[in-house]
Amino acid sequence: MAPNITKKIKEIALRVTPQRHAILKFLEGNVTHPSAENIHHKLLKKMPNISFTTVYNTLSKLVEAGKIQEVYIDPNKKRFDPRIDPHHHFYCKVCGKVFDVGYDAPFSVIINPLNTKKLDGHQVDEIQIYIKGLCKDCRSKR
Amino acid sequence: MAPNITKKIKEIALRVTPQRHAILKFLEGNVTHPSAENIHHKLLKKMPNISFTTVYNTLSKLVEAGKIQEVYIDPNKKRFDPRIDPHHHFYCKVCGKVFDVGYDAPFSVIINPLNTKKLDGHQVDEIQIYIKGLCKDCRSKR
DNA sequence: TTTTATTTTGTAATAATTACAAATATGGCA
DNA sequence: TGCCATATTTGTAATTATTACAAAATAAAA
Ligand SMILES: [Mn+2]
Ligand SMILES: [Mn+2]
Ligand SMILES: [Zn+2]
Ligand SMILES: [Zn+2]
Repeated sequence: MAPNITKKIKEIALRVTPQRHAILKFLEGNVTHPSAENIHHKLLKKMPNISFTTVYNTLSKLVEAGKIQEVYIDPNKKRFDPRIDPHHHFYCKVCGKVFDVGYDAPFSVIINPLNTKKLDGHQVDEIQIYIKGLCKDCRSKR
Repeated sequence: MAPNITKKIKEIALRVTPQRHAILKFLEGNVTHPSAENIHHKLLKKMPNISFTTVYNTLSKLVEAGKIQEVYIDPNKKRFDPRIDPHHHFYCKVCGKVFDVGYDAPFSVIINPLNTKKLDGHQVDEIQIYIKGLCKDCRSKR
């Protein structure tokens, strides 16, 4: 078991189980923004008994602890992202793929950092920019 | 029946039915971003037989025709918005209310209009900024 | 090794949305 | 105005994602 992943699990005061380890390892460096079902399906190959429920439970614990994030850009299901630094997302309406987009460049989205904590009297916790359209790959298939 | 609403239905080549009229009338000027269930529940008072399916069908036809928009900021369900001009949304994680936010002010979100059609080779159709946190009302109850 | 609390599993329940077909209503036309 | 073809509504059933639950298994502390 990779020690960095084991460490990450211990950091959030959870028991280190093969299932949790496998889920975190699968997500590490994964840029596809997989759904819970994607993750479960892939893990079944190496771990034929891992249950859907465990995948869901683990993912929500990881989200709660801030180790991964949920991305709500796909209208049909939650997608999960190991990247927790500020960035945004592009969703292809045809193939459903989700791509990362840098915070500013190359899209020139500028959020004034001075004002990001207050908005019409509301307390702002998160800002997500969701961009939808037709991805590069799907575009070239036309 | 209000003639402006009737006109809007005809514009999208649909038959004018009392159900469609009631749905559009309910949405007109509504700033609460109701869900399909909210809409159905309210309409039942005046129209005791209107079905869930009709509400869903009508809403998706209106979305398809660009007369209203779907807002995906609520992780549990679709919310509907009669405003189709560019603006963004704040979602209260406690009470679930959704508020409109102006495109630039007062939040100082600046999207460079020159670059909004291309992004890493992807074709951009929509940009939505979703802001989440604790709303004014919920904040004052703490 | 023993013990206990946590975790996993399998299954069932819930919630939102979509599919379908029979009954009904709309709008064009005689 | 009345008839008719087609679109729409309804009620119900199916689907999909997610959550709830309790018994069996396991991790980690003693
Ligand atoms: Mn991402
Ligand atoms: Mn709005
Ligand atoms: Zn695509
Ligand atoms: Zn609130």
